[in-house]
Amino acid sequence: MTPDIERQLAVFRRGADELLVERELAAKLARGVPLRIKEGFDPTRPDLHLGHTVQFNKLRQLQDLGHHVIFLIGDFTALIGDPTGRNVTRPPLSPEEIAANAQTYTDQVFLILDRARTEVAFNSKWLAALGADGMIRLAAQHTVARMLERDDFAKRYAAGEPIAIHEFLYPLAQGYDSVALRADVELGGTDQKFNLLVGRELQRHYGQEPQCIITLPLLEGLDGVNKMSKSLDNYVGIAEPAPEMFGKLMSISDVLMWRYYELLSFRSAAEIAKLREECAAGRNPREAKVALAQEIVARFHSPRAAADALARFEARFRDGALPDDMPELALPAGRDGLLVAQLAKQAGVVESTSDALRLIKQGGLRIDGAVVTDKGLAIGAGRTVVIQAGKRRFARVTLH
RNA sequence: GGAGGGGUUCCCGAGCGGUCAAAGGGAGCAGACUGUAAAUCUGCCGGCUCUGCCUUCGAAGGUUCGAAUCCUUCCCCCUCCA
Repeated sequence: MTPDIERQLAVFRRGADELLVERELAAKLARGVPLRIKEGFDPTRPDLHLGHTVQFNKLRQLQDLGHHVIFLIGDFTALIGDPTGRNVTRPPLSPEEIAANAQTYTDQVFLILDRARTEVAFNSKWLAALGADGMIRLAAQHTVARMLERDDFAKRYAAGEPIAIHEFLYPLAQGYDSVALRADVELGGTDQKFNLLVGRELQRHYGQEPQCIITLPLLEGLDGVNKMSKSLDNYVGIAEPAPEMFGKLMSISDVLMWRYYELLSFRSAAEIAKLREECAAGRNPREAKVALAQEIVARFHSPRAAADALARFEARFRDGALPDDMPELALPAGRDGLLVAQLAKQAGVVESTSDALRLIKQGGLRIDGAVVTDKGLAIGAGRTVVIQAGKRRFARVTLH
């Protein structure tokens, strides 16, 4: 094996959970032709989050080695809905939603990938063309028993949870993408391993050399338990405003912070290890968290925006200052003024009057910085007040 | 086609005629504390014109003074047999 291939393999391996099959990959690399590297994303959600970027970062590294990256939009597979990691069947999306989501995907992914060196493909091109007969022929390539080997299918089946037939089509469709694209390598999250392996098998059936597969660890969401996903609302979107992004990253637990360092930071492993030791030796982990949040915000916005977000964060949460921008609105006060609970609800800082009343009982509602203790308090016409629910929800309201 | 089991509040899950807006856990929210929107502790956690009223336990009817709990029909899910 030449030193160059060794060097490339090291890049492929770095941070990966699994690389299968390394010998095959070495052989592919030895041909000296850029490899066709594919990863598919279903446009089921309009925004990408940091979890996706673990994958993008890897694609970018491989792109930088000179390989050909195919960013596949699963506009057809989105109609099926990947059952991976789900305990319920996913509702299908309308074609309009899919088209809109696909657009945001391509807009956002190029914050990391090199646009000039990335091929964007849509799998409806060949999957829709397959037709019902083609789909049946494809389905004939795999057995139910093999399908049920897949971990989440097996679990759902064992637990007596429903599995719809069309969910079996998902791995087949994804695998067929590899055939259509003649992929040499496919990337995915660890939860994708089964699907990626189906791709290998199908390629064999269609007389192609099987792709190599790389699985990357899944990034935990802000809760530190579930994988990051929009539907669980534990995500950091890469298009989020800098202060929001910064704040969310500051809210992760100290333990989770190290996981994020590992999967999201561009710092070297040695650097991260050093930081970790320092914290173990007594350095305030908050500093490490700030550094991480700064690095990530700077990547998707700018260093300036990152510094700004930090300044705002400290002003708000350390010094208790009001946010620079908050919703402003005008509300009718009525003859006897507007009761605070009503005010809070109409200003949108709480979800219901019941919620506002609870908050008052707990000392979490403030008018102009003063804790509201009397739920009978009413604000009269002509006044402008800042209403605050908890630490994070504010509105400036003018009564008329 | 037959037999059985099940659908409960955001999620999981108890309840099986009144004491049920419904145990417990998770998530979420608030307060305290702090090193931060970490950790920990405490409280809250359907809605409203809030010491009371209204709506909710797959859907629609019914029995009853009273139903998440009983009956009927329907929809959906699972298991076993064919």
